[in-house]
Amino acid sequence: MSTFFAKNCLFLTGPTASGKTALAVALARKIGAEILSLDSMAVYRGMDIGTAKPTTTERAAVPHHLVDVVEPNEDFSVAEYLELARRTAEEVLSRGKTPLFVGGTPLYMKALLRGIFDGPPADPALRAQLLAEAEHAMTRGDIDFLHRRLAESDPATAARLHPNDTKRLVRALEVFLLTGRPISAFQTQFSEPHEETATVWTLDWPREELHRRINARVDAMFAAGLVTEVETLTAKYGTLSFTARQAVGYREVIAMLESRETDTPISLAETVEEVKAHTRQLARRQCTWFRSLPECRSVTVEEFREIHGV
RNA sequence: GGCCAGGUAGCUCAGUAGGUAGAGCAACGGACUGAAAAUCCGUGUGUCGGCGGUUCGACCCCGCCCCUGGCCA
Repeated sequence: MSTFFAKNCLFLTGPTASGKTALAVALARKIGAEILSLDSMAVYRGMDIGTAKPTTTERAAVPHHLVDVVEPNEDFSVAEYLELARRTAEEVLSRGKTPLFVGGTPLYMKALLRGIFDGPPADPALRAQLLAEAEHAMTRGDIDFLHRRLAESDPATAARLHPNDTKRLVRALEVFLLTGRPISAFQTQFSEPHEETATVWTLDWPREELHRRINARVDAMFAAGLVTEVETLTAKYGTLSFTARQAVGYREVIAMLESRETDTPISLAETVEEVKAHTRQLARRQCTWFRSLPECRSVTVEEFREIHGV
């Protein structure tokens, strides 16, 4: 999948609650750019409060893309995102506007910058079968069944993955079983030499301050009706899709609501604290990505404003 | 004021015939190619409430004091 278009795009990222959205709108207005959301959870319709989507005012001020593109009971993936993003960016460019990617999903960003391999999509039935086999092996005390099995067909990938890394082991086996070729033969995009064609402006905060912002924002989300939003979504869709229900804020509230049917109900206060902790952990993992990507250029909000005159 | 229980990591708590202590959660670092706000790996960060005493050695035993909760006045 070509990522040629990325060199004509702008990128603004940073950990959750770092203030990306407001800056992006200001910059887009100034230079006449259109915003493409770079966010794995803002794609779901109706999941508004917990994903901190841009407000209607912000969306009216600047065209926003890649927000509300799938139903929350549908699955989504990085490959689908990349395809949508490529198409949308090319449309924006063809109108003579600049695509401005804004968001905090580093894997999606890396896929935009380097591409991902063109392989078979997820096969839920096959995954379920592999997991069932692994679970059965576990009952015999065989704790690294998947890892040994992968080592037979793809020793290179097996050597790279930890025996407990079930998700990646399953994916690697899935690709081998569906194509007859090891996933290591496909996954070359990230290690190939590449031109650093894009600058990724990366908002940086002292960790302690970022934690204060995260805690305050989570409180604000609950005050704005996050619990009601989840109740409305589950009433409308039943259960959310596997990918949508993983979103921080949603999975904890879902667990709280489900626990009311049990004899160990989870309190609202506990739920709020869990959401805060999980959001802080998300921010830390995002920062790990930014440190590892050479395209990322760390700036404070003030520096970004000064550099771009916004 | 008296009696009882307790005071150990940021939080909740465990623990030691007396040999300077460990779990969960949090925190911190790393990995990451079709689940990625997911998942996985790694790291203990501590005047063991305070001051004295006994002891080669005290978080543990003794005394006094401080704090918290409960019961009785």
